[in-house]
Amino acid sequence: MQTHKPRITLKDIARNVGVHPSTVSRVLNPDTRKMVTKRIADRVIHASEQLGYRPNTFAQSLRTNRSYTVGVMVPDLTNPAFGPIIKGIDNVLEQSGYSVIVTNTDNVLEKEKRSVDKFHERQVDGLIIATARRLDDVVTTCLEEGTPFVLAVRSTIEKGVNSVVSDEIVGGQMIVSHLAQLGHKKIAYVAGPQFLSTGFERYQGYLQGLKNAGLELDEDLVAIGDAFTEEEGRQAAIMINANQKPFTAIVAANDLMALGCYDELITKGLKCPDDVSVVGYDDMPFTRHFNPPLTTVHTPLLDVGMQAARILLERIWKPEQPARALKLQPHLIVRDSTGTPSSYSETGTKVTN
Amino acid sequence: MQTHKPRITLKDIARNVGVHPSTVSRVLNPDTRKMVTKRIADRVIHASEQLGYRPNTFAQSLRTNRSYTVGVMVPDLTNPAFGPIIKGIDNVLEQSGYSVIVTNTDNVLEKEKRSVDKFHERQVDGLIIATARRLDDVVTTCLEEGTPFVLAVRSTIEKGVNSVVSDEIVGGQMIVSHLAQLGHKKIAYVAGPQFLSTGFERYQGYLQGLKNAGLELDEDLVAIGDAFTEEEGRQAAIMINANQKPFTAIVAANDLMALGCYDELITKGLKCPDDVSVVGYDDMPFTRHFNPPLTTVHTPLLDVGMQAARILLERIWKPEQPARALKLQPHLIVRDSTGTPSSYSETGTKVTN
DNA sequence: GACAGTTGTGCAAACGTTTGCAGCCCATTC
DNA sequence: GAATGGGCTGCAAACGTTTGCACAACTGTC
Repeated sequence: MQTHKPRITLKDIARNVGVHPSTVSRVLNPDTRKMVTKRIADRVIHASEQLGYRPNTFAQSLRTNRSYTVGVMVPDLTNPAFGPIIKGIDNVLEQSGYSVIVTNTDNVLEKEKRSVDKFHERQVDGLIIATARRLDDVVTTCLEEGTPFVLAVRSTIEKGVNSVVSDEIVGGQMIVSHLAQLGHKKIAYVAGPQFLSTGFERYQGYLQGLKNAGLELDEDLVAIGDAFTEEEGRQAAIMINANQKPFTAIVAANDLMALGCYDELITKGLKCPDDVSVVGYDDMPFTRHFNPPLTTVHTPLLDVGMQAARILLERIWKPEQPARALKLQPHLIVRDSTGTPSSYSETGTKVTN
Repeated sequence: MQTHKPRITLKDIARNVGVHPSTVSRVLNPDTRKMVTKRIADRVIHASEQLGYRPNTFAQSLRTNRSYTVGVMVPDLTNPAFGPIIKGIDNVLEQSGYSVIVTNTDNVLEKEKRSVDKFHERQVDGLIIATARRLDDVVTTCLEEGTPFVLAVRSTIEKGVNSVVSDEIVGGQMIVSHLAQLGHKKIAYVAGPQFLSTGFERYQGYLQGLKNAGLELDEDLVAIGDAFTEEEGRQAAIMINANQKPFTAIVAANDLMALGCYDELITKGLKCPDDVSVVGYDDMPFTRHFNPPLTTVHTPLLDVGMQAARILLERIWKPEQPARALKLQPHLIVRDSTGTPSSYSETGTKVTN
């Protein structure tokens, strides 16, 4: 921001008040203000306000090695789930004087590495990573280098890293339990990428849920998508349909994939929930407006962001603390996309492809 | 990012190669590389890679007064419309080596001022402002101070500022024209805040559209919301309903408000589009999945972000260029929320409140 | 072979802070 | 009244770059 007026510095204030720049510095820094006489301090403050002093953060950072900046990596900004997360992060960090640098990695490893490199260069004080794979080079290097960071939403398999995620396994179980209670027995699963904790654990939750309900796993009713997108959800649903096995419900690994399932059901002329129940995951904004309103697992996205930011601040302050892995409790939100199983699909007679 | 290993500096490389730090600097800076012998340059590059040199951006910025950082102000990160915009911005800026600092202002002036102050402090090279009011102090100060900036989505009334917006007036007209063609004559309007260009101009477009279609404005069919939110949309719809005037269509100032209208219609037992057609604006992600799929005006959000970023880069490079006000052409996307007017509402007999 | 011109490298200052250290002054104590 | 001590302030170095300037070495020319 090339301000045309010449920047005023500590020296200017010092000259104005008639003290040494270091004194001015001490006054303007809350931690050291008590070192200087109130009388002088007041004059310094007055002068600084009058002159419109703004500290030069570069000089500060250069000297102190603290940038008051944190980096946030998200996989896909067009996924509405990440808006609330970033908002949560921004909310708590800006209160502590930190700025948030956001980058979108589009789920490509190359970009993730570039981003984290860039963050390194900019010497961010910490990182919030929402792009982690279960096995993640980027994360392990951060770990080795002692960079304060916390994983949000997605965790890795290694222990001892800060993270705040929702309890995906429990969430997955809740869904199956809900469906089983409605009477569903043939429950298909549209899985997310298994190299992501969310994809993997939600699937594990599904499996566990089947077991809990005394249901058998039918592998023909499971398809795995390569990404948490509508399109991949649709493709997965298509694959499952192609297997010609009857089912009365599909649970999708996230809301976007559930939308893809909606599409596939429509093209097959199936109604939701009359013919097939559908469940999503995330409860991203506006799921209640979908057609039909989507039964899903609510993960407190804003909270995830806020907690991640809080933990990060803790780690920045005291890097040697043991890592905290926070698991937020999800809860099921039942809307209109789930109902009692139709007689049709139980017999499979109406399958139209 | 407090890396534990001692940071390697130009001096280290210089010592390693046996040259002066300034030479190293020249090699590593693309603009000055040609000044130094290829032989030495190669050795420097090799050494820098081997040692894993990372420039200290603070020192660089302190010296050059360039931060390679831009600030982005958005009003509400939970509004899915802003995800694509930020993504577009990030895409083009990161390619030029810029980092993006995002802040969420929640539409509160206080926060906007704090943000822009913070950006000032951090000496961002430029600003992208998506929070502008039609009369906006923040914008005028930026203008006075010569800060390179560009408005995105929302413009101000003053001329000579860089901006990239969609042609709201045309968009508003398109909607009315579409409805008129379907045969609607009583078209209600749920307006957005009139202190925002989007709210104001879309409404102007509506008025113009009525005129074009030879329809009379009925003020009882217009309500103005205080924010572009679902809730405000719903309140506005309630107010219009309370006027007991018949209407066959509601056009809302954006998609969120349209959703609010959906809610109100449901509570009144009205079906869309059978009883009342509804139109939104923005075509934010997933509008096609709403119930019913929402007819809306598509604004190329990703493009808005990308173009804004490009213009900003131009201005950063050549601050003295005349301002560019880019108007992207919107287009109407007809989905299932609009249809031919029902006989019921034309007579108003079925109004149930 | 001297000279001008070109090319490549080193020197040192500067960017604006922060902070350990030294020293001053004043108050307190014996 | 001298010695001790504590509270304030100034001094100067340091953080890691960039860049105008000076200067050395070399090229080519007459």
